[in-house]
Amino acid sequence: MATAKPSSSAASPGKEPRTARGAATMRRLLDAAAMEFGESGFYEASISGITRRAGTALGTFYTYFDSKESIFTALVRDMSASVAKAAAAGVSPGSRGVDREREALAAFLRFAREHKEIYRIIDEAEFADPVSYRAHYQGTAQRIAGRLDEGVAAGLISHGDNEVRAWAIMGMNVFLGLRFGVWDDSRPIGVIVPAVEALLSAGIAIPSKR
Amino acid sequence: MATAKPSSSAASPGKEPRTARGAATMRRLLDAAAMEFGESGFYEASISGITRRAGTALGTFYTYFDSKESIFTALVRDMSASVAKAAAAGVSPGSRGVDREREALAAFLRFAREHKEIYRIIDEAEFADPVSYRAHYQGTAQRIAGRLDEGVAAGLISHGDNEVRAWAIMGMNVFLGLRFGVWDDSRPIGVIVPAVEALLSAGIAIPSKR
Amino acid sequence: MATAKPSSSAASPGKEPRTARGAATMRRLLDAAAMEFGESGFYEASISGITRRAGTALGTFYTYFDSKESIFTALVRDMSASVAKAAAAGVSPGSRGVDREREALAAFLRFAREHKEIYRIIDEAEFADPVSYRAHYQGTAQRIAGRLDEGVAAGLISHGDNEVRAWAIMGMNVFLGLRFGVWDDSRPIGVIVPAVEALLSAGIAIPSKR
Amino acid sequence: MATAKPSSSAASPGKEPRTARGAATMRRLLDAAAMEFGESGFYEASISGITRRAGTALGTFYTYFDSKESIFTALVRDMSASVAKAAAAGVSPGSRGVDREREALAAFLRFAREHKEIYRIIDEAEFADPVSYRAHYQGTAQRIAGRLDEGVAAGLISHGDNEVRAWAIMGMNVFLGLRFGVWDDSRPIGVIVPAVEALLSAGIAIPSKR
DNA sequence: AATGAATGAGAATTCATTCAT
DNA sequence: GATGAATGAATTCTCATTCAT
Repeated sequence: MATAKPSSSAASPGKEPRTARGAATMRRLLDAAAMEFGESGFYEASISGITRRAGTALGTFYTYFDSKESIFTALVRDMSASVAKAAAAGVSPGSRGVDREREALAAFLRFAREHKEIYRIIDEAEFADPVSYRAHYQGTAQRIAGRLDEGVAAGLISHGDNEVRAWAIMGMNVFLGLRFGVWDDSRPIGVIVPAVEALLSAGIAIPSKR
Repeated sequence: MATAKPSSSAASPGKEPRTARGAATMRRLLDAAAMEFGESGFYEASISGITRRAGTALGTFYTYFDSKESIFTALVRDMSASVAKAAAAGVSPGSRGVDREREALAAFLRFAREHKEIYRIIDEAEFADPVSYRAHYQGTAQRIAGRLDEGVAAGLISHGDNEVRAWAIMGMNVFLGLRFGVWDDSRPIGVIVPAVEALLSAGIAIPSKR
Repeated sequence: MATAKPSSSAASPGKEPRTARGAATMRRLLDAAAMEFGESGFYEASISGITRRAGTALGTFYTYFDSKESIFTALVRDMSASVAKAAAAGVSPGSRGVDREREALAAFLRFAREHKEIYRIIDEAEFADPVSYRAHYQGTAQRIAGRLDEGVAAGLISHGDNEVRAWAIMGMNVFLGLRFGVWDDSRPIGVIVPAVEALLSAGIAIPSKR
Repeated sequence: MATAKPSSSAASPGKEPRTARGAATMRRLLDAAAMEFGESGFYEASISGITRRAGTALGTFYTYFDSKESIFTALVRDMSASVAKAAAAGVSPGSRGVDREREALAAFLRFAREHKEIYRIIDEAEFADPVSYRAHYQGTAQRIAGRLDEGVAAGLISHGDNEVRAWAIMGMNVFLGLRFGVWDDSRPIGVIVPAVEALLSAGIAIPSKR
């Protein structure tokens, strides 16, 4: 499981680092927080656990962050962006329609396997930072809906309620990521993705004969 | 939001009530715990909050339960069963294939709107009681996969990886329940369900002309 | 380790059993208390532990005893008497002087090995029931001093401060009982006792030559 | 009753003070604990009682110690060393044989009168920290046995089982310390010690005529 | 007499946050 | 900037004792 790489402009307002030394300390704190939250969860995590991992004194934490909540929020925002970026990067530029959704799912599964701790952190935000959690999933759903809209415009995707479809597709992706990414990553992605592609493409019903 | 109705054999081992009075007290504690966990979440919830709602002394909690964890587990198990029961009850006996999945989604959405606190409690189990959480979703996925198997046998559903499909369908249902049940229940279920039915039935791709 | 057999008239004042059934219940409570205090010590012991061992309901305890302290005091008194009785019984009637002390030590060592829990209970009374503890050791010291007085009168024991001697002898006995009775009972009593007899008889100094 | 002076390296592992201010606070806690345990006993003592005496906040206790048990253990270890040191200091360098035991007893009686709370704390360790209790008395017995061995080698003390003798002498000393030191310190030490010296020297039996 | 449910005061322990150095 | 000691509110859990049945 690779380490997360949060952006460096995540300090609480008025606490931005002013020196290179300060920026390095803040970065160590963010990396340490990603590990601590990923391993222990938000509530079990402790500031002292973060500073111990970061190798700083306890009080140093408050040089850059206001509270446990604020560093958590900073992380969630950052990771939400990472997930979006990974999904975008995993899709070929010219890809459209169901093909594009297939590639996005594959990219997401690879990302979930690579960054299980990110998965956990974002998911726990449902309780620890609901605002960021909603922002993450609403943003993701909007991006999916936007892709579907493009697919419709291109004549590749049928007309329908693309918001509902986007939430449905996102739910599929997330649960498949949990089951076949975080819990058990032994099944080849190449087995999972085609099953979903077929479902999205043509559904699962056998058309009644006429 | 209706109150949950936990089964009455949920005490910690060796702490089962031996009189009717005791059973009634334990029931009050379980109902109070459902409210407390639903409103505050597992970590913010407190034993004293539970007993305050239940109208008992603090110590009375420990007459029936060992810890906050143990009553939470008891609740999750119970609610997991409630969800399964509601889903089963919402499906007409002779229903098969995609029809059955449509009915199950509708039943689930109604249940999520009716019991938002259950939704929240089960979801938080991902962190507070992972064993029960896995048991819940694995059980649910197995039931869905079983229905798909029957649909395949009946010639209503195409061949395919029913385990992957089951997780995909479950993810769709859960996220739609979150978005259109718990977060915002103003959109008619009759608008959401057909969109998903169509997706399951025939997919969203426009078959390329030939 | 044999079970202690407390006398049956140990109820708290006004709570003496009035029926044979009641007397039996109280006896079960006393036996259970001896086990519980012996195993767990006064402070770790709990009333519910006692009633669990006795097979009675919690509330039944208070039918016969006022408090944890009162049953402990009852036990200590009773056991103090047991120790005295065992010491007396272990000494042959005609025995006098140092012989008698040797026999008393041997009897005490055998008793300590046989009733380790009594040893522990009496010792813990130093903190849990100081009045009974003092009464026990002052009574024991007086009996020893009385024996020494008789020995002096009989011309078997030299003149000296018999109170100080009694406390010295009692201390020897108690610590030997702890070390070679309770902690480790593998060394034959026949090895320990003669060493002490020789000490009491003639001391340990080699008389300086003349 | 003089205050105990515990050594300053007694913090729980990983909690050693890193500044002089921290060391001073820890010292205040240890002194306060000696008073609290001495007056109230281990079980009646409370962390809050200790911090109240020390003039610190409750949480400060946990900056240096893990639990009530751990500070108690630290104290017992420290006091055990104090007793040994006092005994050693009370014996003149060239003293040998029974003379040396006489001086050791006198030193111990003075120490017990001076530090009644130490007496109590070590004694209660029999129940609250049995490991330290055994270590204390086994160490003490070994030192006494070592002195006896030297006396034998010097031709001042007769051959015999010096381990048994050491436990006998230690028991004498401890009980005399309890009776004539802690419980009642009004009797001059100069009255007690000679009686014991005579006993050790020549025993108490009148040699039968022949 | 016996039962066991209910009580609530009390204790230990945690940890986010503040602050003096 | 960095440090780490100090704080104290909050929480969980225990258990002797009371009381209604």
